[in-house]
Amino acid sequence: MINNFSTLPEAGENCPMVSFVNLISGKWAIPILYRLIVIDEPVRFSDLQRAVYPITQKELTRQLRQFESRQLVTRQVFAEVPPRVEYQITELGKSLRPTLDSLAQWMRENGEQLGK
Amino acid sequence: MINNFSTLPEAGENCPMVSFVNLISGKWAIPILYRLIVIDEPVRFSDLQRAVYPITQKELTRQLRQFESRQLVTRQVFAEVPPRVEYQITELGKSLRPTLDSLAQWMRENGEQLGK
DNA sequence: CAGGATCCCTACTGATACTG
DNA sequence: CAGTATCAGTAGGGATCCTG
Repeated sequence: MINNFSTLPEAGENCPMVSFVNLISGKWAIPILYRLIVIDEPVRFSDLQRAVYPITQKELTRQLRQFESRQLVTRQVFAEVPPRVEYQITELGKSLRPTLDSLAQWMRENGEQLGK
Repeated sequence: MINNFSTLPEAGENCPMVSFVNLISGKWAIPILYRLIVIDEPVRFSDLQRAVYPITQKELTRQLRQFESRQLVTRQVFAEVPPRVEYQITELGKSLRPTLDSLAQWMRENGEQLGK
């Protein structure tokens, strides 16, 4: 059969990219992960929000919860006043670094050409 | 100043990742581009839709228009009956291949650990 | 076949206000 | 400070009908 791309081994639901967008979903997912990877140390919520500007508080909270459940980020709460919560990228999360570095580099080289 | 990550050179709006998610947006963007890159030849609309299953017709159309405007994909219409329209990844689009291959490989290696 | 158009509905995203 | 609550808008999805 010719041109039956849908029967390729990794097409459709078996595509790693479809899995990716289903497991690591949301507009801000990549920018947040990349920022945590670059910082590579514990960051407070508000510091992180400023670094991923202009993300909203709600969205950052939601994404961090998602990453926590996926073992990509750790969350540590300190019993202090004022409250302090620190987020840090995990080893699993760090393993995304080469890929995300590559994506960042691609954007630096081609962002201009993409217009707008 | 300590922990002022928001003043890093590529933080916030200057982050290449924020640019990326603004220029190449939508849940299906990466799966579609990856599929077109792997196929690496002209594909008809309906073949592409089957290969990126389960994307809807509406969403595939919308994304392809976006990619066309960003010079990532070409669209060629044939004056035939029945009509034929073929989409193909551009050189600019292909330059994303190493990055997307890396992402796909990461998913193959770590998808299991991400759960669900 | 490749879409455009419509309706309808849910999920995601954002802005703002409020709380322990 | 680090959230939660609320409201509202936008994006995405499913189904159906239509046209060149």
